[in-house]
Amino acid sequence: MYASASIISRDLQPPRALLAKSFTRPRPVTLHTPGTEIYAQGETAGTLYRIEFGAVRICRLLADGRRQVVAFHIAGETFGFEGGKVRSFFAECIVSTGLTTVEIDRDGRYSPELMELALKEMIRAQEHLLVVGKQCALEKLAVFLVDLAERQGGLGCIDLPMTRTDIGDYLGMTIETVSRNLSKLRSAGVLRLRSSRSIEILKPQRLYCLASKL
Amino acid sequence: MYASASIISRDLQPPRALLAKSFTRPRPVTLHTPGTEIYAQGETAGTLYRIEFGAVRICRLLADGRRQVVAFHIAGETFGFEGGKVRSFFAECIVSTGLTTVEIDRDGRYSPELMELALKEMIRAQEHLLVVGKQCALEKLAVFLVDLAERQGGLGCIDLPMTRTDIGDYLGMTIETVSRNLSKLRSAGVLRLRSSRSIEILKPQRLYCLASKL
DNA sequence: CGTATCCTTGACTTTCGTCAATACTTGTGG
DNA sequence: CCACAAGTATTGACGAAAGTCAAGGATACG
Repeated sequence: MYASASIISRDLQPPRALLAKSFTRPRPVTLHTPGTEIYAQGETAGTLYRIEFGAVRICRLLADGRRQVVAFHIAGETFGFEGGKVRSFFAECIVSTGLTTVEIDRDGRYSPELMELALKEMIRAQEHLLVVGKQCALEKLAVFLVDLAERQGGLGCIDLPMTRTDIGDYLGMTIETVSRNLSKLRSAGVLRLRSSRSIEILKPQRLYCLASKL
Repeated sequence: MYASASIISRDLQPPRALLAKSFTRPRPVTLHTPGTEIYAQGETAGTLYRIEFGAVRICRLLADGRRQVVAFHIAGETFGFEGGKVRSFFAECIVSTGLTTVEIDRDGRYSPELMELALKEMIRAQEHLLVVGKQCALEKLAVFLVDLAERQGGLGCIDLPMTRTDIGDYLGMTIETVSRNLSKLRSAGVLRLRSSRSIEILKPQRLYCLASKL
């Protein structure tokens, strides 16, 4: 099990370069251990966060006890936009994560750059809708992997900071279905699982074809 | 069948009060016949629209030919927000619809009110995600009906401007599943179908319970 | 080295999609 | 006014896909 959320892990080792970079910024990097809550549902909204390193999930608990993950965010991305005065969703760290807060104008107007980010977030939510709306689990998974690969720099190797449960709650399927379809892609020679959290893409074309993003 | 989209129907009869109200506004109401395109995918974004009467669907065509409806908008609502310079989605009228355009600041900054509307739209997209992510078709349908009822003023009678196909593409299911589950609700005595486009809610509690919004 | 968590795989069941037939609605033209 | 046609909606039978339940393996941590 991970270290308890209430204890700041002593052996936390964020990349040196990122820490050094953060010292030149006006705002300090706050460290969060895996599983830590960044903000809660119902809390007062307003603060925006930028991820220096690590990964975050944005979720919501449904009445029936199920959990919907509405977004994953990785290093370099900004999150925390909300439509009302209070948070509709809660944010948690998936792995050891470093965060900085982002300045918002006090006069109630977002800067054009922040406005752009907020609207990009809306588009991302709507794109996500297209994926979850798809009927085939294999396609959903392919889109998820391609998206993650592109956000990580289009490498042939994808790092999955999240668990199968997270992926399932994100794509609207069970962890068994996630696992089964990863195995299907593996036995088709499309990808190789270096470990359960590290995927090497062997046939990008096949994966892109399955994802068929539009 | 409805009148062809290229012909402005002469017998269009928008509510008198709304037309009268529109005369006091600086911007004129434009009339659109059912099925008319308001803007297209790939078009330059920027213009926002307010619905004076009627209903609109926001959609996107997927690579496999399927269509995802990402939102319905009814009278009083504003739509047209986009994250980039071009439209990612297209908008069409569902029924005879009257639209006015909404002013945006020229200096590149949205007013606080518009910012609020844009973020509300983002939340709406994420709420929609929660619904589409649900596994059970009956629950999805219940949430859809409750949402529509609330937006129409919480009446015991819901007006459905859209077809079963629209509903299916919105909830990520086939028209047969939509129809079957409406029948299921009918035979359970939860609702009554006055016509295929007009639903009377007989047991709101049961419907709310199924929807179990959170 | 033992325990807890995470992941994978198999057997079975349920739900939903597909195909197809039929009924209802609405508009058009004789 | 009635008949026909096109679009829309409902219902049934069947099969495929995903969920559920359960067991066992892999991995990380103390």
